[in-house]
Amino acid sequence: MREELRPPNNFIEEAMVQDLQSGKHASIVTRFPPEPNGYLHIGHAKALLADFLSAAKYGGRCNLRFDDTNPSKEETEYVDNIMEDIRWLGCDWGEHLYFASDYFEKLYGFAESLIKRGKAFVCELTPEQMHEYRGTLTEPGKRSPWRDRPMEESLTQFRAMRAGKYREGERTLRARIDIASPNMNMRDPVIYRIMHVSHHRTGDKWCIYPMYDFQHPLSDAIEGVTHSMCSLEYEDHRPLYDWFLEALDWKNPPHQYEFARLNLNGTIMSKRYLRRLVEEGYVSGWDDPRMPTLCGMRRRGYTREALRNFCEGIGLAKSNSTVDTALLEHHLRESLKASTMRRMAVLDPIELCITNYPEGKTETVEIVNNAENPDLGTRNMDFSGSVYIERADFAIVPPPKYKRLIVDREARLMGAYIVKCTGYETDENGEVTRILCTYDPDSASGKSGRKVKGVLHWVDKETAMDAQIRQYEPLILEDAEGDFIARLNPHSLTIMKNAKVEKALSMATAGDSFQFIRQGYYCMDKDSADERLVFNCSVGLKDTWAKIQRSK
RNA sequence: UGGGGUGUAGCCAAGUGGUAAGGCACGGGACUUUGACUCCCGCAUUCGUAGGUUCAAAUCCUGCCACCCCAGCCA
Repeated sequence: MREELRPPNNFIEEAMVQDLQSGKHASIVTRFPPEPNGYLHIGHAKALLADFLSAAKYGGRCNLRFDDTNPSKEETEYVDNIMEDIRWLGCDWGEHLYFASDYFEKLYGFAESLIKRGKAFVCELTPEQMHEYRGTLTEPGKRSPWRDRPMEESLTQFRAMRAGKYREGERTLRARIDIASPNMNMRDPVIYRIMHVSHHRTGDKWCIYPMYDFQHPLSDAIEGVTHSMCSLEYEDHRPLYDWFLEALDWKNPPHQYEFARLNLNGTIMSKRYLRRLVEEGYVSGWDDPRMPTLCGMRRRGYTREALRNFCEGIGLAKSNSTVDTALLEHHLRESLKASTMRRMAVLDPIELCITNYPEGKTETVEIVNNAENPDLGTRNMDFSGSVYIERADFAIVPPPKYKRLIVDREARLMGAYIVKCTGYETDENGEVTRILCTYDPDSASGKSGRKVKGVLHWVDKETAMDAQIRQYEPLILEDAEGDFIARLNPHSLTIMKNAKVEKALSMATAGDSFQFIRQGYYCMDKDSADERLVFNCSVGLKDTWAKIQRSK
């Protein structure tokens, strides 16, 4: 008896369900096929999670296959990092790790068989001629003079290509399809080219390499892939994908499905630009916290859960779209709030002096690490008559609906006492230098029923640590003409250098990265993604946030 | 001007002839040891547009408009 299949979440899963129910496929096989020429970014996460999760959902498997057919761009360094990032996202390819380069011999065989069937020929057109012969979007192409040469001749020449008898560009193997097709991809596309380049895995064994359009459908077929997902720009390639499988009489061939890439507001996803940022030294590396790479986001404090839920939330569809980063941040907050310890940090400190607090007295107050999660326990903080609070938490002339400290009003120091402002001191410029208060000794946290509207985060003046936090500026990207392209992570941190943090947060030192999310939700990450803390501060308040936006 | 796609709210997105899900954002309120969190409430008389078919159309038909992709021996 067939198990009940879980309802599909998108049109591709719908196709999977149909294929399973109709018996077309006994089980689902997908694949994630990165080219090892860069690091994975959040756009890849969308694709890879779709590949791995939908296969898992329907009891199938997902292969990891590196599409390494262009040795001039690919390196082993990337292979290792890509695998690490996929694992970090919680995806597992089990034994099914493959390389397109593993299939070079088979693919070569397929190419010969295409020649023997009269469906491919060796062409001697130069790159310039080939371009000219291909025609344009509105005019059909011209047939290559080599198109109808005898099959034996093509075979001999193709073997000579493999044997290294020609220089790069002197010969190509092309599929014999339709040079006049309105679909440019069908105009006798090149399927093998000569490259006297050493490959990161096969070394110098080969000097001819298959093209993507030829390799991809066949690699899928070799692996038994049933549902091959890719991005929208390959829609025009699908006829070609099908053509190769048809030409080789492949039974029950895989099918290609296309969906829209992820675009994120204010973020660039183009590998070309990301590479430039790294290579030209605008950022410290692929894992710079401002980068939208998976390793960069990990360093900034993103959780895999946030990324997975985000990708699930945006869905899979065919319309080009740009997702608001607010949605990403929502999922990060959601993922962090129940699982993370809170700490207090004062980013723009001003001293608050409690004038009726006994001289020289210190005490310890117990503060919960996360009010929503008792399992996270409590911590003790030093408290004395002098603390730092946020400059923005005190106002001489309060804006409408201001709930925090003003003269003659009470507010609670979080986890400690209720204080009442009695006055303030200023310097010669009129800048507030110290806030004076009295406290109510009977208002200790949890011991009094009194409620006040304002609650402030604070750190003890004597025991607070200085935070040496690197300050990042948003990175503005321009193209060669100086035109604005994008701001890289405009939402990531901008933290004041003279911040004060409580002792428990002293692990925040130079090089740590922070992510601005909203009041109460900064997250940080000290290399290990497990050392994640959230700290309370007020920079997320609307007025302050507006100020940050304006000044940048 | 050839071919392939896509248009549902500020942003994603369901919807497959029976009277517009959900999330984010936003607005209002309650609660609150931060204004966060939580909880309520509100948020498309209309689906790019103009016609047509039908008792009934976001869904079917026709025309038009807008945007994206394709002329690598890249993937």
